[in-house]
Amino acid sequence: MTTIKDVAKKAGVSVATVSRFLNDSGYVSAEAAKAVTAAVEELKYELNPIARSLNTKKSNLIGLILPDITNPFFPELARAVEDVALTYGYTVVLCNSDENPEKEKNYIETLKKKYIAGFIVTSNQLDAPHYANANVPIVALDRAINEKIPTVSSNNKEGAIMGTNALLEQGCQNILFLRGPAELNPANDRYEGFMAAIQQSNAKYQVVTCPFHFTDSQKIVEHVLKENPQIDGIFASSDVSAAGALKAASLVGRHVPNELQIIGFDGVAMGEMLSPGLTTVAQDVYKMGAIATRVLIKRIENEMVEQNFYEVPVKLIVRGTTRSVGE
Amino acid sequence: MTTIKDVAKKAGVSVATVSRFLNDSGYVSAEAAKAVTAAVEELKYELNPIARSLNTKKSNLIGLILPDITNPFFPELARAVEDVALTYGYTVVLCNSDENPEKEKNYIETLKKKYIAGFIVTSNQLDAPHYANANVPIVALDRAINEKIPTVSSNNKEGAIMGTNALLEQGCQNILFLRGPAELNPANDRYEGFMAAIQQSNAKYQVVTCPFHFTDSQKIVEHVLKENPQIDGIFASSDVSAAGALKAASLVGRHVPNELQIIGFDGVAMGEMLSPGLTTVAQDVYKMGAIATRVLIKRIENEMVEQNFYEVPVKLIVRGTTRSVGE
DNA sequence: ATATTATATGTAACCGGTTACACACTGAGA
DNA sequence: TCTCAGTGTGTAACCGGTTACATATAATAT
Repeated sequence: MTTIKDVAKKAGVSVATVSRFLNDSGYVSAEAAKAVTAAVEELKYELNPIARSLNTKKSNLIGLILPDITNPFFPELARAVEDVALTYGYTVVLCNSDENPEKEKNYIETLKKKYIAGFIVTSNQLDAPHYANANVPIVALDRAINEKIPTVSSNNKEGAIMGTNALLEQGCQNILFLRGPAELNPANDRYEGFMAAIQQSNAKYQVVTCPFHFTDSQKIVEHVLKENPQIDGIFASSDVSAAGALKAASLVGRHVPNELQIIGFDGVAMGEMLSPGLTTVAQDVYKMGAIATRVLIKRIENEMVEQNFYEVPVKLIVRGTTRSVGE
Repeated sequence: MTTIKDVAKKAGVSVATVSRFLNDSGYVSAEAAKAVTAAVEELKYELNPIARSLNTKKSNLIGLILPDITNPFFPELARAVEDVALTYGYTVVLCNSDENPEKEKNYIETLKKKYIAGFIVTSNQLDAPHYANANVPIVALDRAINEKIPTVSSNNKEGAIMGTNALLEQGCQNILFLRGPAELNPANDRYEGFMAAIQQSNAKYQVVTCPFHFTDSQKIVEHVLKENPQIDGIFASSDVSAAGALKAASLVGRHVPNELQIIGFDGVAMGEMLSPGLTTVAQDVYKMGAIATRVLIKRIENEMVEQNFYEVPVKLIVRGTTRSVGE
């Protein structure tokens, strides 16, 4: 392995000069620069990031903390984070937290010892002290951590209004809203959006809380549908729930979209594969991840960030579970 | 930050003794051990992994190189890798390669500079020199790299035989096999399995190559189904293709499973959400990831590994796209 | 009694960089 | 001519550990 000393020797300068040149810090004459460039080239020298980290106390590692990569929402996010990180020369460490504060804390501690550059976090531990005191750049994704921490999320309320109106416009008179867990900010925003839109209308509605889990959703909806045959539209706060609702509809024997229309929320790939294809309010997850990463890197590199809150617009994707367009 | 020097001073010993005690290397007397333990405790000392890495030239980072975390096969794998890594004190770096040798190579180089402990790799660049010459422990996942590199994969051939026989037993007489890309080892093994089983029978069959991509598969199957109304069974080499086939069937108006039975391969979560639920030959992806990680860590820690090839059994999950059991 | 081995510890070099500090030179302004 | 700011460079300390080597003592073998 060639070291900075080898380069210095070859270039006929001191290691300090080489370092200064490489980091573009301090004064370096044109000749010295040329000599060093040549030596680096010739020796194929590559700086050792570990040695550097040891005294700068910085690395180019970014920690991505999310509940569970297995949840269909996150892979695309992770992908975006990694893509952007790569272009800026950062590397992504994957951390599944299971929403467990202990695990989160543990990861933060462990990675801080490695001089991690920053974190992108999706968590409910909004104001857990391990974030407030982390003393390292953080960007929150999807769910706000606290006001001081920049946050990137979808325009959930807007999206819910959009979805509700789509159902209304297609003639639904009796809508079931599948509300997500109350601990989740995005779920609450979606609920607010639904309420805002539905109350503008004359339609009847009911709200049922429903975890973002396929089988559970299916069972809940199956039950509700049996009790309430008059329901002609379902707006689910997640695609997984919507998929459960769709299955429930088929089990209960209600034709989608003729007798019952369904709209999901998220826009995961699976929606397309269902029959009929799932109409959904799609989040631009990739974009969220990309923005979050860029903001984080700006923070890391001490550039000014203009704002502290980024809302990524959602988009209605119309497929077969609503009537507007057949498939 | 408290350093090893602080601990040494507090314990009244030299840094060498502290280091020896902490690493359980060399001789340390009982008294010294006690003093150091107390000092560590009192100062809440935690060893700096970067400083250590600098001279051991080792870290506790594991690189996970896979084509695309967005592909539904990989999140569970990543999850398993991370879970196991965590219990052994390792941290996972996520690398999406897009099957691009340049990217793979680049990641390997970059991470080697960080003294990465080892890699878990899913790649087709079977014997690319950057693996052979990586000079760092590697375990291959799903697809073999070369004989010297331990490999963990599913029992693909066995699984394909199992799936084919299931179709046969349910009375299929004319089976369409959706073969995966020829560059992929697992796809070839599945093809072999299918051929072995089908040739034992009197059933007619045809084979069509089909990428692991939903819309493409759907279109291909739609076309084939129109041309060949006699097809009464489809065995897809992947669940995504099977989902495409299922959708194609519904578009072409063939009832599943009455007129046409479908079996997929992989066992991704999405299969359950389809209507009818997808019968599939499920891989135990989590287990594959877990085994791979354990094997890698053994290699890293210079323990003997018994074998160089691990086959994880697959399992037939019967749902609604085959007749055996309704839903 | 002496040689040998196992146990125990400290000193200092080293891993591969960054950077504070000292020093030298140049040219402009007083 | 003297001063001073700006430019350029090297020496050596430092980041926080590990480890080769030297040294010392106790226990065992011969």
